[in-house]
Parts: sequence; structure tokens; C-alpha cells
Amino acid sequence: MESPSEPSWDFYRTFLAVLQHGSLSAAARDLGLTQPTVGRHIDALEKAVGAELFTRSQQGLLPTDAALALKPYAETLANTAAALLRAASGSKDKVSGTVRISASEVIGTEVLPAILAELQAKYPDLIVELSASDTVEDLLQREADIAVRMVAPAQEALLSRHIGTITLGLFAHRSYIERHGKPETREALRRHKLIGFDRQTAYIRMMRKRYSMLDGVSFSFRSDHSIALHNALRAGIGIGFYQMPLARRDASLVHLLPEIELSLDTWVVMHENLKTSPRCRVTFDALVAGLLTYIKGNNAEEPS
Amino acid sequence: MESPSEPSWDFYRTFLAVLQHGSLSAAARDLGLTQPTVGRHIDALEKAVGAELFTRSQQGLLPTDAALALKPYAETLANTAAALLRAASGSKDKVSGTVRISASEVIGTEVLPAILAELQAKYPDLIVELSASDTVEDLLQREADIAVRMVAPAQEALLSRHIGTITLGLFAHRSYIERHGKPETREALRRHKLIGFDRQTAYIRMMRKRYSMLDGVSFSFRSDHSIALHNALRAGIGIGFYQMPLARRDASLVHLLPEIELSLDTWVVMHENLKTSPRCRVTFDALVAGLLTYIKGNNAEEPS
DNA sequence: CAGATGATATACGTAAATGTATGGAATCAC
DNA sequence: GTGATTCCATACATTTACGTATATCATCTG
Repeated sequence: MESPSEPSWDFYRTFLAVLQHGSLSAAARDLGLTQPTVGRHIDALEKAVGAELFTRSQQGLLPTDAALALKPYAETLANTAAALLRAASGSKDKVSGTVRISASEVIGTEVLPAILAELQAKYPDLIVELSASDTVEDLLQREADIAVRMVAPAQEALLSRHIGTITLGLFAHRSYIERHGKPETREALRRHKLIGFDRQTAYIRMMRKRYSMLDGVSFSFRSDHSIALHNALRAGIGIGFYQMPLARRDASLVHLLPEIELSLDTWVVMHENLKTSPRCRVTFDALVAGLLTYIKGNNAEEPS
Repeated sequence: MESPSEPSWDFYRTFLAVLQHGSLSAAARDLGLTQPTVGRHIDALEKAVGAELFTRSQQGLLPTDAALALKPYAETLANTAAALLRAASGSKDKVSGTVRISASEVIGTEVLPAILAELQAKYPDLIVELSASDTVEDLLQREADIAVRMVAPAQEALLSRHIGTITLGLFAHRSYIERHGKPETREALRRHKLIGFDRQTAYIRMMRKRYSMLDGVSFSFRSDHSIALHNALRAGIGIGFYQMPLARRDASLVHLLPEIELSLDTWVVMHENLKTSPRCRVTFDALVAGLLTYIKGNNAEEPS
């Protein structure tokens, strides 16, 4: 069926490693191979697809357009291979093996650890991989098994559970208020230091839409890193949005202008095929339960 | 990073072949390997994932539950690898290489060949793979590059072009009318032989919804194969739905009860990443243009 | 019931893929 | 500028993986 015989699938793995590391040697180190072997793999793949994939130089390999065009396919292969191994890990009946979770930076770093700690205490053989990033990972491409999402799951073949809305309010650290005073009106905000987003990822663009009420306001501290923003706020650099349930845990944070409120609708999503897997099922349920109790903190209003 | 080193990706290919063919020997023939090699691959993979994948017997290998659970992953790998090779085929500027098209059986067998013949006459280096099936192939999983769909494309990351609606009417072959007479009312239909669908695939389920107006009617000839239905109708077995533009080509088909009409909304869909590929671009445009002229046949009503 | 066919498993020689070692060229540090 | 580092390329040795051949068993065929 194939004309001269399909190239080895291992070549794709090597190809991706070279693409990611930028050199034969670095790729070889990562793969546990040697540099000549990696070079041979690339040679063979180039001959198989009939195109130059890299322009060789002594400080590394520069990918050609053809190589960049193939990159997403190679990434899908890697994701799928990893997902296959995850699916194979652990036994069919017991809760064991690896499950990979994707969540936003804030949720992943501030909220999930406690939930997952409890889960792992209950199931000692369960291995959790947590990807805390504001770039949405694709469940259909098996980049993760379970995701906590702030956007409604549009795709079919995904099993999703609606959690509710996480409310965000304006907060500042006590030390900031002591130094700069407390803004009592929306207009007063313009005279304060505001903390906000920098780069535009898909996730942040969605956030910005909800922030539109403050369009005129300019941020004096920007970062595309949610955690950096959180730390800046807690360090007293300025005023920014903060998840209410999180703020309730930290008495040194002051709630400002309580009438300003944003809400993030939240879902837990899993690939349908995984619902028969005990470890995924159990993790899914734990995330749903944990996030529900987390959200409960929204209802109790904090006195300023 | 990996504990003892990831298994070779080639093992997954071998694994899938064994799963599909049901024996080491058959898989070996398909892959261009030998039976001992395939056996070693399976052994190695079983050891790597730590689970039995097949129960060996002398008349073949029976997949275990674990193997079946891994099958979809292996299939995705195969699809992606094939898509990568397709993407790599041909040069960047010229229209050459392979493009894989998915369409329904009727469209794929009756309509597309003419369109694609013209396309290939224009671009002799273009290789077309046509999958004519009523099971929807997933573009996100790279099972095909371009698809002709009868459902609105919900998923993002897909570039789609709306074609319009294909109208279907009730038809019978002239020979059938001569033998059984021509039904003039909807009630009269109950005394006639009707041709319709059998099994329920996702595609057919969607069709059935549109057929609901005829729910009470029972089909006297059923098949899950659209082409078989077409041929049965043309052979004078009975009355069935037929795409109007197709019926206009065959003078021996008689249009019955013209007030009964169904419509299939039609799209041409392609993965967004492929829009820079000349061969996909050109094929996409040709399909859009060809289907638009095909649909034009709807407007001119045929005298019964 | 005998023979053909097709399946897995094992033994063994060979070819292919990998690793080791070395050379040469570019970049960086001091 | 000189030494250290990092990279790719090449030559050579070795291990690994593959194919061939064969044995054995089950099933289908006449």
C-alpha cells in the first residue's frame, strides 16, 4: 500500500525533539540516544518525506518551513503516545496510574493542591500530573485527561460538569491601603496603581471582555503571569482582581468597591472515553466536589 | 524523565496492526515485517505497559480489555502519522501530493468523481484519497483533510464554507410505476413498496429526524448502505428519497408527490492549518465550486 | 481420516541500527 | 588571543533487532 515503506514512527519522536531543543545533541540527551543516531534519524526522515527539514549549522539546526508545518502533527503524536501510556498505567479495577489535569494558573496553584492532596491521601497509588497554565490544553488531542475550564465546553465527546461561578472582586493588601489610602468611588481608582494583564492569550482575551467595565483604566503593573499578579498584589504593589474565595483566606487583603464584581463560570471537563477508567472517574469527582466547596466561599460576603 | 525509557513508537503501529488483523502473521504481512518480529514487538509493548494485551492462541490473538482500551489511542496515532505524511507530500508551492477527502456515500460516489476528475486534469500531480462513508470522519483527529458535511461544523479550528441545501424528493423508476401505478396522495404511499435506511449510524440518525414526517410508513426494503438503496430504487424495487440534482440526470426516474421534500444543508470543511497548503486550498475551492453548480440543479423543477 | 493451510513459538545467522571515538568549526569567556 | 564549550560530521566497533528456517498445534477440506 505504501510506496517504499512508511518511515519509522520513532523518527517523528526524534524529529519533534530536535524541533523542541534546536540541536541534534540536545535532542539526543533528552531522548537518551546519541547525537549520531539522532542525526541519522533526521536524515532518514528527510529522505522519506523528500524535503529538507533543517538547515544544518554548527550552532544548531534551524527548522525549515516544511519542518514547522509538520510540527503540530508531531506534537499530536507525542500527546497521544503519552496519553496511551497514561491510559495503560495502573490496573483496570484499582485506582492507580497517572492522570493528567489541566487548569488555569490561579486554580492550579492556589486551589487544586489542597484538593489533590486529599485525593492522593485516599488513593496512594494515584499519580497526578498537573498542568497549571493559562493556555487552554485540548482534551480532544489528549493533552490532558481532565480540565478545569472557564469557558463552556463546546465540543461533543466531552463529559462536563458545571460547577458554578467564581466571583472576583477588587482587592489590595493592607500595606498598600495604609500608604495610598482607600478608594471609595470608581473615579478614585484612576489615581491608584492597578495591576492587570499584559499579553493576550485566548484565556486572557476572555478575561478582558469581562473587565470591559474598566476599559479607561490603565494598569501600572502588567504581567501575563497570573501568579506574578497575585504576588504583586499581596506585596502591596497595587489594586487588582482576586478570587473571592481565595481572598477570604488572607485577612491582610482588603476588599474595595464591593459593587465591582466579575464572575468566572466554571466547568470540570473530561474525555468521554475516560469515564470507565477508575482513576479518572475518581479524580473527576474529587475535583467537582472540591471546587464546589471552594466556590461556596463566594456567598459569604466579607466585611471591609 | 521517563522511568525506564519510553517504548518505541513503532510498537504502537505494530500493536494496531495486530488489533486490526487479529493475528501476528496477518499483521506482519500488512506491515512488511515477519511474524517473529511482530511477536517481539507485542511482547516488548506488554512488558513496557505492564499488562497483557492479547491472549495467545493458535488460531490468532484475542485482545484483552486493556488492549481494547488502548485501541482509540493507537488509531489516533495512525491517523496523525498518515496526515503528517500527507502534509509533507508535495512541494510547498506547486499543487502536488496527497489530499484526503471525506464525504457521504451518495455525494462521494455520485457527485465528487466528476468534480475531482476535472481537478486532477488541471493538476496532474495531485493525488486524491476519497473516503465515501456515512460515518463522520473527524477532521480534528486528522482522519481526513477536507470533508463534505451535512451537519453544521460546531468545532472551532475548522475552516468551513456553506454551500446551500440539497433538496431530496420521492422518486421511483419508470418500470416500478408501470407495474404498481403512481401514488397521487400521501395515503396511497402506504400501499407501495418503500426503500429506506436500516442501521442507525450518527449520520443516518440525523437523516431520520428529517424523515419524521413519514414516521408511520414502514420500509419494505432496508439497507444501511446508501448505494444499495440507490441501486434498488433504480432497479425498480420501490419508492425512495433521491437527491433532486441526481434525479435530473436520469430520465427514467419519476418524481412523485412533489410536495414532499427534504433538504440537506451542506458544508465543505477543512482544518484551519491546511489553508496555507496549495493542494488543500485548491481542492477546497474546487469542491465548493463543484458542489455549488451541483446544487443549482435543485432550482429547476422537473416535470413529472 | 489424511493432507493442506495457517497459526504461534523457538533457534540461529545476518544485516541494520546504535554507540564510541575523533576531528573540525563556531561561539563564548576571560 | 587562548582555552573551554558546544555544535555537527565522519569512521569504526558492537550490540541490537530482524529475517530465515523449523517445530508444533489447531482447523478446515476433500
